[in-house]
Amino acid sequence: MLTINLIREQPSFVIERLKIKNLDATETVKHVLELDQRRRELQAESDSIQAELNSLSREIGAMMKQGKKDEADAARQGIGAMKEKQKQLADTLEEVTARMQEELVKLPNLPHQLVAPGTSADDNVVVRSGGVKPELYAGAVAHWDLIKRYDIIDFELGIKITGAGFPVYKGKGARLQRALVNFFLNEGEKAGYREIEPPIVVNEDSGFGTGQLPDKEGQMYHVGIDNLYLIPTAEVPITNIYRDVILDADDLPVRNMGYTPCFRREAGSWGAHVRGLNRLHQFDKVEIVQIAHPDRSYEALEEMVAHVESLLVKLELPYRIVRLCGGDMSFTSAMTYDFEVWSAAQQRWLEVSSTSNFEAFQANRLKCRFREKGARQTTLCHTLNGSALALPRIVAALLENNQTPDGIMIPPVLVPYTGFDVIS
RNA sequence: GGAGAAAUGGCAGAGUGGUCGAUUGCGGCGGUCUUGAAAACCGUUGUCCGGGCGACUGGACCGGGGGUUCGAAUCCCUCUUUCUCCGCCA
Repeated sequence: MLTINLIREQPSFVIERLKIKNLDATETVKHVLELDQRRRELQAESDSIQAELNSLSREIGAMMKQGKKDEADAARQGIGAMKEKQKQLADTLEEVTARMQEELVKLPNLPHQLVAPGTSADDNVVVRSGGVKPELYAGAVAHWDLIKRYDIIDFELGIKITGAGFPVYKGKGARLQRALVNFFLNEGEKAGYREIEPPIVVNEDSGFGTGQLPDKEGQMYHVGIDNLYLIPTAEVPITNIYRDVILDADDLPVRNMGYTPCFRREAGSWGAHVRGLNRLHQFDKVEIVQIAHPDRSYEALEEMVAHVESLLVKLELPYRIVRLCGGDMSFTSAMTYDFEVWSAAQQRWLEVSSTSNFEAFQANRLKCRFREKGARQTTLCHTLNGSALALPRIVAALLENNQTPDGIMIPPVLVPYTGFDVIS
């Protein structure tokens, strides 16, 4: 959520920036400003009547103490009408504030100056790439065939137990999952992240805090009986740790990470291109989250990007890093880098991480603030997060890229974690 | 799941209808003293929304929501959470 102050002070800047995200915000901004104006007028009026009521009450109190009951009764005359009027103003104020909030929530975050305009993934900018695309042998196949051949991941079994998109990992497949999670967490710890094991169901307030609710309700599994949501990413619980929190400037940046399963309904987005591990309803992911000082949040973003990149280098996967264009960025992001790995059998780039700076957009919803040493005022923090990393597509690429006629070779860095160096 | 008790500022803990945004202690911050530190002493110390260039000033907030009243931290209703006892249980 953008702050009302920004919109009030620089409405044309807001409109200009949002054009990068292909949005004409003119009407919404205008509407917000009108409601803001109205809101402030109403509050001024409501407050002044309330002030009068308060002072009358104090006077009546004083009279009662002195035993001047008649005077007190006289003072009570006319209070009813004032209360009525005040109530009406307060109700209208509440309504106008709610409407302003509704409008405000419709506006996406402003993209950073470096973000290119564009309408689709074709306009994204490749900022860096690394690794070598492997030459596969003649009989090489896609991962959905490999997992059957070696009996390591079982989609049919998942369908029987739960439904499509909930695979069962078996034997070395399960062990590979555990190895990757441990590898990612250990690397994260070395990079200064504190490990968190959060709840994987969250309440409505948390869903709102990180921006999943109210709009993206349909993308989360909902436990109706308790009104809780299964998390789509660890970002939700880990960032919400800082909801309604005022940090000291010295505490920044805060670096947290967590491994969780992630649940996504992905309603209506299935097709041939999402075969196998490419898209799932449940998957594992290690997420890194930073809460940063606004002056240093882009340093934090670069630091996170470097960390994610180092993971891909160590896994010896060919990758590229793209900076998303305005049209391809999420609603809440000010700048996003996507990491893609080359899937040799599918001959496609697969997105394995999305690392973003949300600036104050999420913090404004969360009310996550900090105080400069000695300062009286609080300032909104900047929040950032990134996958480091999401497992399924990493697994897909590892299986496909490292396949040989004799089995699938495990990258050396993972062998201490898996305890085996080949799946055969 | 059953029965009972409770929820107050960073923490502890007063306050049961009238200047209570809230006594006090601890902690924090500033100062005096000291070569420095501690101790002692003095002062200060919540958040949000308005108005004003500013000094300053109005309003709201005592778990959440609603109600009674001229006036609510205090009374009533409701929800949530915590604690104690019983039951069940990885």
